[in-house]
Amino acid sequence: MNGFGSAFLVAQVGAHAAQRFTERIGELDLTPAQVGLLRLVATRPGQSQQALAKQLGTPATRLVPLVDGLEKRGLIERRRNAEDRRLYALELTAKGRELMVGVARTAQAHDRAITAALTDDERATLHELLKRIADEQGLTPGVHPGYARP
Amino acid sequence: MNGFGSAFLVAQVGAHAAQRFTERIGELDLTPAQVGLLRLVATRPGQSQQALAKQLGTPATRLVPLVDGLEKRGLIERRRNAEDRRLYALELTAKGRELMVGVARTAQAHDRAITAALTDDERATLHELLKRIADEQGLTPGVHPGYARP
DNA sequence: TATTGTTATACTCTATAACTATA
DNA sequence: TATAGTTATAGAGTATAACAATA
Repeated sequence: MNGFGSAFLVAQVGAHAAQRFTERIGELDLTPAQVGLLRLVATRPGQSQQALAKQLGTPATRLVPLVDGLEKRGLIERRRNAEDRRLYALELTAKGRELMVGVARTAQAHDRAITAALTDDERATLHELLKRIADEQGLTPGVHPGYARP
Repeated sequence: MNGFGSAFLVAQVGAHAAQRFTERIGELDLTPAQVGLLRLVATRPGQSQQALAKQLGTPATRLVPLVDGLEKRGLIERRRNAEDRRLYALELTAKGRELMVGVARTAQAHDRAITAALTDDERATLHELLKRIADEQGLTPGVHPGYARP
């Protein structure tokens, strides 16, 4: 064994990045799972909780407390679907959309911090290589497999 | 938002790689945490549990059941330190060393599978860029921050 | 009868702190 | 008294399955 393989390195750096992101986003009083949900509702509003759960690859029961918390803080809204009243249609509130600006800013700062060791060219190269791996491995853009923990 | 930043991509691909590794290593009836400990004991034998816990960044209490399991399977050995009998000195058994060969094979296959989308040159580039990030971020070689879960 | 959302229960896992033994 | 290892306890978090409302 020379050192550690690329797969281990990706996992190591990835876990570190996730940890740091958790800290940063915690300053906005959010968890990564909440950010993931907010991001999904922001880009594709009006979906039911079941649909969202499927896209996130998480059991539907976990969305309930997640949505509860965001709703209580006035970031997200449960609208009843008039056509099928079993379904909710989740939407961001104005306050929620406002918060997403801060989330985007945080994500950008996080990105720069993690890749601080690289030049712009190298950053682009890294991004491209990782994107190729992600595609080949069948990963859904924007969905973190380790959504699990709060 | 154009797409997703490199930091997110690393975290996403990293979590996926960790997940796949967990599955693979499960075929040897091992968890990632066990592999991490075995690897550490293999490279630096004779250390106490406290010392190992410190290097893994985990509370010492978590090492107890971890070592218990490996000891029961005859992979690891708790030797009493003659000079200070409070301390154990952890060593791999012959069976443990044998198993590590299989672990190394598994890790290599895993590595190739994860980076299947890349050429050899690209693989090397990815490895170098990630290594630079890992060093700059102060990560300890071979230690996974997300050691947590079994 | 099937489906959406919710609740309840059981289970896993972790960590804090108390305990034993050696020093 | 201080440290290594262990055990016990309590807490957080998840998921499986039962439940209510609507279709």
